[in-house]
Amino acid sequence: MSKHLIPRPTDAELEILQVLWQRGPSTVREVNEVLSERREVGYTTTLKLMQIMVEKGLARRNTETRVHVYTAAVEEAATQQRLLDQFLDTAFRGSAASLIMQALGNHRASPEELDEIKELIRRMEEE
Amino acid sequence: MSKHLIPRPTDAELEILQVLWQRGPSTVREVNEVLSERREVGYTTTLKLMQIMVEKGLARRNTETRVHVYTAAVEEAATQQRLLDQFLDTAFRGSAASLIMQALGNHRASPEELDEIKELIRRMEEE
DNA sequence: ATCCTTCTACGAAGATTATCGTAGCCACGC
DNA sequence: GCGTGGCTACGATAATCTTCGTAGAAGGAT
Repeated sequence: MSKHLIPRPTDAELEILQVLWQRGPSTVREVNEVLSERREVGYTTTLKLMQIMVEKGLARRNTETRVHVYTAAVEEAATQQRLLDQFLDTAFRGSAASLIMQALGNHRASPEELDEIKELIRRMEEE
Repeated sequence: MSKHLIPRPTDAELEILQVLWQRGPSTVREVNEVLSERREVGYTTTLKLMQIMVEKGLARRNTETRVHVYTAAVEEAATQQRLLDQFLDTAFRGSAASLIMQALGNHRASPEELDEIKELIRRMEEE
């Protein structure tokens, strides 16, 4: 309701947000089907979560049609940034460099991605 | 007890692990004092959490002395890696590159740290 | 009209977390 | 010896999250 403070999404909510960000506006059934590809989850479970997300201000829905259509109400990049900030603090004591090193070291990044990162570093160094 | 599967630490547990990793073996009082610098937290709250952490296998304690001394039972780097993997999946759909870009873009890294990162990239590109 | 399917609404249960109060124990000082 | 202060043990609570059962409404098909 009150959009004055949108809370940090929980894990299950984030999973749903990912679907909404990727697919765009979606029905509960559509979201549930995407989630079901990965793990078993009841339809009403997804429904309830999405209803709660509307209450929290994380999603919006169009109730004009009989089958409600949900959209993400928070931006992907901004949400990621928020989560990243917190994660950095709790898991890496705020050291972005050591997080980056860990991430670089253990996850395959394509040459193109490495180029992108190098380019970003170059631009940062020019300031 | 059963060390067969050590669970992912919760936020509060992680906060305590950070203290144990930094200070080394510590008493409840010592940990609680570090935590208290940041926010108000009761002594028995910290005590209870640390006792639970022992049950879960996240920490060990020496009960020979009257005042128990706790140590982290999980390694910092390994734990960070685990948390990072999960975080990457839930928040960045597994894209390490986009996480790194976000982290680079919004958190000041020192020139030395940037050098370190560049060096790591260079080594990765040689393979 | 009636049945079947699909949807939403609602409530409730179970798990997990985080928090703290209280009780009891133990050592030290007086 | 006795009290006081600091420690551990334990239980209870409240909040939050996740899950799902059930009920009822809305269409469509026959």
